[in-house]
Amino acid sequence: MGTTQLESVPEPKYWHLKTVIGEALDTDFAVGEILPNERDLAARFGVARATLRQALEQLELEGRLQRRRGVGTTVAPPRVGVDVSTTQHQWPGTAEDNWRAQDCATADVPAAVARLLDLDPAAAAPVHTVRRIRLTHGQPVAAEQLYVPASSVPALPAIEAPSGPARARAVLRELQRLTLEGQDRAVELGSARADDARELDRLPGSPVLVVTTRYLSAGRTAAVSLGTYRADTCRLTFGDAGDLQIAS
Amino acid sequence: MGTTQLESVPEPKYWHLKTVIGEALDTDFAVGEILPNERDLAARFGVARATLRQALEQLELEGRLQRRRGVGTTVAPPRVGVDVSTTQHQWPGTAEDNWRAQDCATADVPAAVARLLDLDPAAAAPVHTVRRIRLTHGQPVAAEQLYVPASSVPALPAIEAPSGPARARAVLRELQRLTLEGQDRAVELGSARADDARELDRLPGSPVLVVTTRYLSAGRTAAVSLGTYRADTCRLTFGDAGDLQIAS
DNA sequence: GAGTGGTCTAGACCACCGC
DNA sequence: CGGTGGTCTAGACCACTCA
Repeated sequence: MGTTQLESVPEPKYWHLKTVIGEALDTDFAVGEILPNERDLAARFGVARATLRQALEQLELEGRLQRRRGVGTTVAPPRVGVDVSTTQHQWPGTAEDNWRAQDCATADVPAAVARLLDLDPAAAAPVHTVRRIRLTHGQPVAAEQLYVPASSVPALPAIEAPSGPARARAVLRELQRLTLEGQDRAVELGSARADDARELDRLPGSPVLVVTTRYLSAGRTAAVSLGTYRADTCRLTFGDAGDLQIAS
Repeated sequence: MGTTQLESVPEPKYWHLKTVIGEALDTDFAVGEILPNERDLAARFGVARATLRQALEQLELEGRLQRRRGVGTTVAPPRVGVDVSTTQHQWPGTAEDNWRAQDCATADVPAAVARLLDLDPAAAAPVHTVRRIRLTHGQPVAAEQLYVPASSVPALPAIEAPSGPARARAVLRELQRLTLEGQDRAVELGSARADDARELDRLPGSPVLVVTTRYLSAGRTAAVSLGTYRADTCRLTFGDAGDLQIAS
């Protein structure tokens, strides 16, 4: 090719493909436009479909493509900034914050979460598990599981509907009566569990950004939340970083 | 099988494999232990190697496995928490903060970064680019490219070594003389560029968490940093979240 | 039913590591 | 040098969407 570099370390085909297609996306395609199908693309580049797919997978990982089974591959819009600041010292569910309460149950608590909540592993203390979906521009971008020990919301009326959105909102309401002293937050890469994937309109195993939050009140952990954000479409922002953008 | 659920939606083999192997990791293996090689494992589970690899890839993505060409697949230690709080209002390079200044050049600035810096795209204003590596327990966990417009550090002696670690430290030193008014930060998923991959001891294209930071001083953007964190080994923490842990 | 992306196979060769 | 994971091929079938 026209490279000035000695090909002493030949880069993998899929890597080169990714670069070529990535550049084509910038110049020849508009957001939302449909690419040729994988078989055609593979033939056009003279590679096996598996190799072509490896390149597309990376581009999808970087948020540049969107692939949907039965439909096709489209050029993705820029990632949306989703604010997850810890500075605004607020309980979840306060005011209108783009979350939609889905449900509330008393499901089992993962051991790792139980440890964060300082629960006695043997006691099997009751914990409310609130399920919420975060929407941006009408699209679901995150699913959250919020764990609230019953001891954190002692005044919660037991009579209320035992489950459903109303119950979830009741738990959030009770939580907001406590004094929030701080939040600790962590972000890491994960893959979507089956239930999260369904609500985020993705396939199981899709890459997600897992946001773990610990809510502190009265010197103890009053609640723990496990947020699952679509890694392909989301950019998590802290502070007024709504216009910070990508680079990969 | 013994499932109570109708197998109306059969899960993919690799997904099932991932679950089985993941459970085996918890019970039968210790951190650092070497797994059987891929050909043996595939044969043992009665699947093609490509399918087995798909399962291993996911487990690696979740930080549970570590694979090295020529060596083998080992059980990964838990992810290390890396603090990236924005609250401690500090310039980069202040005191001992686990970063090692590598180099400083006057390389070209990506268009996206130039926009963040409010640079005139036509003017080609000079920008110092500082390269740093972040170490944790002696292991590199992040590579950073810091863009500092020359106008932000006017007093930087032009006479000093034009490149190298000393130059990098000089730029950081000058930066610290400014009043830091705030930082905006964003986190998103990316794939490692070739140079980042080399310094992080990963293959190009490995998943990384890209942390974009904008440093504000005197009402303008004084510097922009692009941090690339290993997604397999890192958990980014905000606040005292060092002991928050995984779930995926 | 036609066309898409998702899964899976059974091979092959290559790049890298450590002995 | 042998053994490891990484790349690549050329097929096949399946699950899904939409006209």
